[in-house]
Amino acid sequence: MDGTTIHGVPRQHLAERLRGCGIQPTQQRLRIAAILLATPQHITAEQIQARLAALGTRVSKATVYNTLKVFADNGLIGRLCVDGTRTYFDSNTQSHYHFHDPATARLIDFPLEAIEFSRLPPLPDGTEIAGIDVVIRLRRPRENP
Amino acid sequence: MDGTTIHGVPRQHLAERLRGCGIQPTQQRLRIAAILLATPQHITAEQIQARLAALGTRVSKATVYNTLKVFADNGLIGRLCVDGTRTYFDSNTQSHYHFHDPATARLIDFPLEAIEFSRLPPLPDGTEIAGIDVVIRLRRPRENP
DNA sequence: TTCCTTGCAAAACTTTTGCATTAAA
DNA sequence: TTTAATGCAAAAGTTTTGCAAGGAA
Repeated sequence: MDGTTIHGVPRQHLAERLRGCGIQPTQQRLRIAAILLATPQHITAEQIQARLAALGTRVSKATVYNTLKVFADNGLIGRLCVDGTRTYFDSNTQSHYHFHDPATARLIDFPLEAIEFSRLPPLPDGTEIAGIDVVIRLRRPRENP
Repeated sequence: MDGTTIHGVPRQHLAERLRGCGIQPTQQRLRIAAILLATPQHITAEQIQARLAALGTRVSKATVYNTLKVFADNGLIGRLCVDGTRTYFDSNTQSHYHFHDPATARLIDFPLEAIEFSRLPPLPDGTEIAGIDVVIRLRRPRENP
């Protein structure tokens, strides 16, 4: 950490992104953001803390959780829930959909344009669409038994 | 409870449905199934236990959780996860999709036919579609400010 | 009898909170 | 200097588990 980059990402760039979402940049937040935003990924709070530790940084559990909550509430990252036990945070900020492979417990992004709806249901009165989540659940067929 | 109906539902009918899913019918399981299958609904383990209690039946927390797990794992009911804190069980066994209204924290079913896909993404190698989950997230626009 | 289910309490796990300390504006 | 974020431990909440006892086949 040389003061100008964090985990290889320019500090200024990260700080601007946080400020752009109304999030005050701090050391811990920048470090967590650097991990998240390095690449599109789905990651849990615990995994974030483990990566911080692997990089030689200790951030308290409470701060990791609270920071991810702040990030998600302010739209810097997305929140996903697949198996009900853990929350996954999604650093891909562009709208997209997911494959879910239960065999590997992995989520795979695919782009918005890969799906086209030719019909949508009438909405309940007084509501509009905030977004559509699509998860295509995959299965691995046994090879011709 | 007169031995032929449970919460107004014929015991034979319930027992057959459980057996049809490979689930051994027991008193507690039949009582839980009677609540679930009385009407299409989204319900948590805790709510199930509360309804059992309201009907004068005590079933242990562990049994409620384990029974719902058995039901879901064997396809008698569905499992839903919306907010990451609790698991909802879906007694509507027919394929369908959901509206989610964050304002009321409520899930609303809508039928399969209400959505039509005119394009779907290519699948990862060696996989096929097990199912597609769609959640239309709703929003309540402020009335012309 | 033999196997499976139930109940209880306790454990395991994820997430949140209270509060004193520290960093940021 | 004033406000906001951090860390720790402990609390809160949901779900699972170990084990003795009870019910089903």
